Amino acid sequence: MKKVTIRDVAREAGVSVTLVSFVMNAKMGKDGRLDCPVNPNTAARVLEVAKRLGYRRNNAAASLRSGKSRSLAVIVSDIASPFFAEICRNLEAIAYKDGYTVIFASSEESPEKLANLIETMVGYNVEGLIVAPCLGGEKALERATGVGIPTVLIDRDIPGDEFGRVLLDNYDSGVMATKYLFHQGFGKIEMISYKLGVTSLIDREAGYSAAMEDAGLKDEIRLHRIEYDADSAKKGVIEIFRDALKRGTEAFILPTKKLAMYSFNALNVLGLNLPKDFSFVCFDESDIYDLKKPVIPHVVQPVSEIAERSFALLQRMIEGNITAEEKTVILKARLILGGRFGVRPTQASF
Amino acid sequence: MKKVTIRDVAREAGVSVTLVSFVMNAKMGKDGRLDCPVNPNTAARVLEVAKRLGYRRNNAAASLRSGKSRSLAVIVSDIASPFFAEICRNLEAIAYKDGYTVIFASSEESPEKLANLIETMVGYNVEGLIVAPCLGGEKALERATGVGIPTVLIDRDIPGDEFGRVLLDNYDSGVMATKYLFHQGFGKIEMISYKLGVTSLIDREAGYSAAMEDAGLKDEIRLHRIEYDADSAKKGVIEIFRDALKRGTEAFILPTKKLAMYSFNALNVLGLNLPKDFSFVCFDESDIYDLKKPVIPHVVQPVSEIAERSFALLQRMIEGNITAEEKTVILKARLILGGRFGVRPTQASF
DNA sequence: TTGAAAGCGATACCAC
DNA sequence: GTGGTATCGCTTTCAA
Repeated sequence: MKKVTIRDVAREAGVSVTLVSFVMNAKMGKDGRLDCPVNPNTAARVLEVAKRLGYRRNNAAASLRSGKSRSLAVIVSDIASPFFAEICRNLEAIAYKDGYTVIFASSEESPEKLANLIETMVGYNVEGLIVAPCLGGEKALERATGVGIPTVLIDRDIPGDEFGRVLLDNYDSGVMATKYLFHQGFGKIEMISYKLGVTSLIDREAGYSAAMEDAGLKDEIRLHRIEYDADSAKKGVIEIFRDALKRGTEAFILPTKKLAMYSFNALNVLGLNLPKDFSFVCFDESDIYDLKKPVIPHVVQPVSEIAERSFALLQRMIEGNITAEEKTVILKARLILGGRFGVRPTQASF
Repeated sequence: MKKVTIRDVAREAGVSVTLVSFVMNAKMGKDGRLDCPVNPNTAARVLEVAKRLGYRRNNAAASLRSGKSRSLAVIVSDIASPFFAEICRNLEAIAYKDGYTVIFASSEESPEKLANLIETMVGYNVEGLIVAPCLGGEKALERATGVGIPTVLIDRDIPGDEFGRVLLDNYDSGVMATKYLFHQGFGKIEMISYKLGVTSLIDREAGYSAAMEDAGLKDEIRLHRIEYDADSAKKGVIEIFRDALKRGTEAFILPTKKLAMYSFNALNVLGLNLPKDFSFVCFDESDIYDLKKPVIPHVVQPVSEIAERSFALLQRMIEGNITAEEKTVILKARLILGGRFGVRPTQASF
């Protein structure tokens, strides 16, 4: 319950608060000694006293005075999604190593909440923002860049020169999924997607279409766009599968986890089996993909890379030395395959 | 980039900083009016000016002066686990409504990291801590209570009078799983657990055993304890299932998600099917449970209740008016069943 | 190398 | 209802 301040340490060590401040903020030089304009002996004494008294810096005071906070905010659209949770975990670990504290928050897909959260974060003097924007979050984000807080977008894009970006090459992921199925000897490949015009989905669709066309299978392109709401979607997929049996479809690409779940449901309803009736390439991660060996091929986002790159990018933006081109990072997705006969699932490129 | 302070607002509105401070901190009364000792007209003017100027409170300054931060820290042992992620989401939402900012962090099951994180949080002046402790985290937590920060434990227990607790009634969840299987007409029920002595598992085991004994099935109790590492565990479950077929086992209780995953794997390896060869009651949540209709019965922790209760408890601890008994909350788990014929999965009590 | 002193922006206390 | 002002703990000149 006691509060040990910098003055207590200074008094006890018989030096000024300035010295204590210097010592407490000194970083280790390469030679393992503190690099600050303080006599090493004095420094050692200060350190000893600080430790003995149990001194801890009051971040609020430091932040108030310096205007810096050594903290970042990460705002995702849904922290309960495994994808975002994993990103948060990685970001936290990376930032922590660099002495940053990370504040996480979730906008729950609400633009109002995003705006509020950003207000809060601004009030916290965060030095930077990493945001997976929800739909309609443009205005809220302008607020952040408006007050000069460097901001990196992940997962979803929003126009604006100020933003840094770490995004997935969704087009390529669509191509990759399709090409993999070619390699398996399939040509009658279809994709099930949503009607809503999210850019990530549109790009995946384009990748599929382009790959089909390149392979001379333009006439086999079948892109189903179903309703987003769960009940319609469920029924829609069942309907598609029923028809697909008649026309001899060999494989489906399911460009989101939810679409994959609806598809598994449809298989059950229709009494179909996976390698026998259709082949799937799914997206994201699910226990179900790993249920059988070999695992169901699925395209995943390179989570740790997203975390690393977005933190590195943000740091450079905070420092201020970065060109416009460097502010956009496009990462390739990975296709997870394998796992039969004791071989662990692995990645592949197509 | 401009910085609008409370003084700017005061000057522009022609009032003192004190008034502005009052207005900015006023809460809405039930009558929809601000409850503060300020003339409503003045207050309205201040509000208008603040908005026009784009004023935002500097939390660092407020926190420094008041010693309060209106922020909480939530430290889980693994933020990438869906269970914790969901808890974080809920906590964030609840705390947000009460004007608290929540800082999340993940100790990654490392006591050292937990200690560091707690230091950081203390430096942040957080008013309270909600922690899912990792193994060996006792000392780190003492640090928090040592400096007088109210702390609520969730998920795992650690001895100590100072802590608040919101825990699951694991014994009851074991009983519930077993009784449900009785209702299905099964008597030859077994449980697969780990050798490691985690209290939550031990309690679930005890619940199972007690329920069996109460039902006069003491001789049918079969509690398998396998190794924790993935390879041994996988093999262990396969072995158990193979033998179980011979002795006519009807059902298994799988008291963690991982154990359930190993079990599904074993079914695949042995070519077994779920309603035909065995019945399962699983724990936690997985896409696989929802794959078939009716869903595979599974016991879940009441996530939103854990979040609500732990926040409420923490608040009372912060205010300081709470008795020792009220500091421990034990919640009942829920059994999720159903979903056949268009009926959505639901809860049940046994 | 060291120290004195001026704030950072908000709140809390006291006076009016 | 309203206003003046002394802090909170730290960083940061600037001088010594």
